[in-house]
Amino acid sequence: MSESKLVLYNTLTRKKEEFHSIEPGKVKMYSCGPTVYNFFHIGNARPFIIFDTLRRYLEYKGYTVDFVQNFTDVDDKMIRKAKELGITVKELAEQFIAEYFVDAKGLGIRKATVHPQATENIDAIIALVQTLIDKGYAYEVDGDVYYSAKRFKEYGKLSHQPLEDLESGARIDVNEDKADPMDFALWKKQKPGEIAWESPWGMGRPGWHIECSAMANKYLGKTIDIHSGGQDLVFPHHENEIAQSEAANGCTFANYWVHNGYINVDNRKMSKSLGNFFTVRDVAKEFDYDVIRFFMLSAHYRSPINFSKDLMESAKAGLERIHNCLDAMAFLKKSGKDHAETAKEQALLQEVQAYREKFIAAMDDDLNTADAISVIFELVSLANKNITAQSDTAPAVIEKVCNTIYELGGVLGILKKEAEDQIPSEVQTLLTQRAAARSNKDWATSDALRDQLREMGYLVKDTPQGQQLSKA
RNA sequence: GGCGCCAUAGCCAAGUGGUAAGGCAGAGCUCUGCAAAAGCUUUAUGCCCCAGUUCAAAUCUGGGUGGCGCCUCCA
Repeated sequence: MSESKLVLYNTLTRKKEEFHSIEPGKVKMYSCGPTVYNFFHIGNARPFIIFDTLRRYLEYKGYTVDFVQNFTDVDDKMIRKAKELGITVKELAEQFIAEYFVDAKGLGIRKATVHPQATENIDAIIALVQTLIDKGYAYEVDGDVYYSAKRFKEYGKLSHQPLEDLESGARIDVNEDKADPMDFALWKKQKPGEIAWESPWGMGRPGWHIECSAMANKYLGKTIDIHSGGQDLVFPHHENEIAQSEAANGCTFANYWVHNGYINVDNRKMSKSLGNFFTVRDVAKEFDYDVIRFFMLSAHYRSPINFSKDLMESAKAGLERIHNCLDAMAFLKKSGKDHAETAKEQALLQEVQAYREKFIAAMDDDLNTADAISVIFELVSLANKNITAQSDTAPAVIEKVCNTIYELGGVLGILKKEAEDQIPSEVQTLLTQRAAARSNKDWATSDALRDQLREMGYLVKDTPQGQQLSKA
């Protein structure tokens, strides 16, 4: 386990705090997942990418991470959308859970340890609601069950809003059944034609907030290390989760609350209600998934970031710089001659090590991925100057430098070391022909062959060491 | 009305008391048959404005200005 200490900004205390897990070497982390009624958009993607990165970094530091991310597969939006499409809520959920995994995989978001679904945990949800009723925190009104916000003395501690202030700013709720406007639904009575489950309060379905409390408890325990999500979940969702879980269990729900900032379009929050959103699926048609992830990590996770085509182009160019360097090194590694490490190479490797430490320091500081990425660029620069521009670096040294870049990129989930594909024989033949044409200074043939290879999806770069082939 | 966040080059973006990282774009040069890549040089005496604290401020304090968010489904 790494000695350096990770510091995280905790929404609960509004301070950066040194991270200490409950159990040494083990982290229990819950991250709010998507409501699966549609493809997810770039704004939704941010927490998925950020917290996947946090998880990767914790693992990099030697922790075992139990990472739970739920799917909200029943709520008003699910019901409405299913009705529109003329399919069941379950069918809708199945479809978009599958679509979630397509985009998530593309974005390098690893599967959670568990991806629980609300509808598969109805028993746990009902039990939790019952506990809250038994303890006097919740009440039933004609088949609906509400949580009495005022009963929970610390209500508002996450959003740092006293209950009175929340109330005075709140829109008046049309629901007459609530004893207090700040109360929120734990269980909703079935409306005609809606999907429902049996419960002590009759047929109905869970409210939104209760599922996360129930599933976090079921899969991770009463107190977890990290709970994460978008800033817009701070209130009311996470505030309500705290009220539910802490009232029921009588102990702290989560030690660290970590929230990411928004993605903006023209400086306004990207959201479904504003209609200014881009789905990841659509953006991925124009830019690689990798570029989307790289773009997201190029700013600090708590800062708002603007999304635009120009910024994506810029991110794409930056990522290409890293790939060009890695491609060049892979090529030189093959053509280089082995020799004992020279003093210069040793100095180079020491510098590489210093950059690795700088990367770790950046990540330790509240996951400063922007700084971490700049470290990767500094490594690229170092490699370009000392390796690409020279031709005599020992392959073993090149490999070490390459591996460090892949290692750090891997923490960010942006650079995947792909197994080297065998060059197809027809491509090899063309390369051989081109080499011959070049030695005869037959530029016309050489250029034609380069065009031909390009059409086959291969880029050829002419270097002092010969033709460097890469995939377009 | 309550509670917050932000303002650094043409663009993006780190830096939170010690004299402005990194990337993209641009310009010039080098290498080169061309192309691509790469390298070198260049691009903020200054970090929204004003005042203050300090030997020292982008960084701290006070006051402005401008932008954004939450308080309502939302990542």
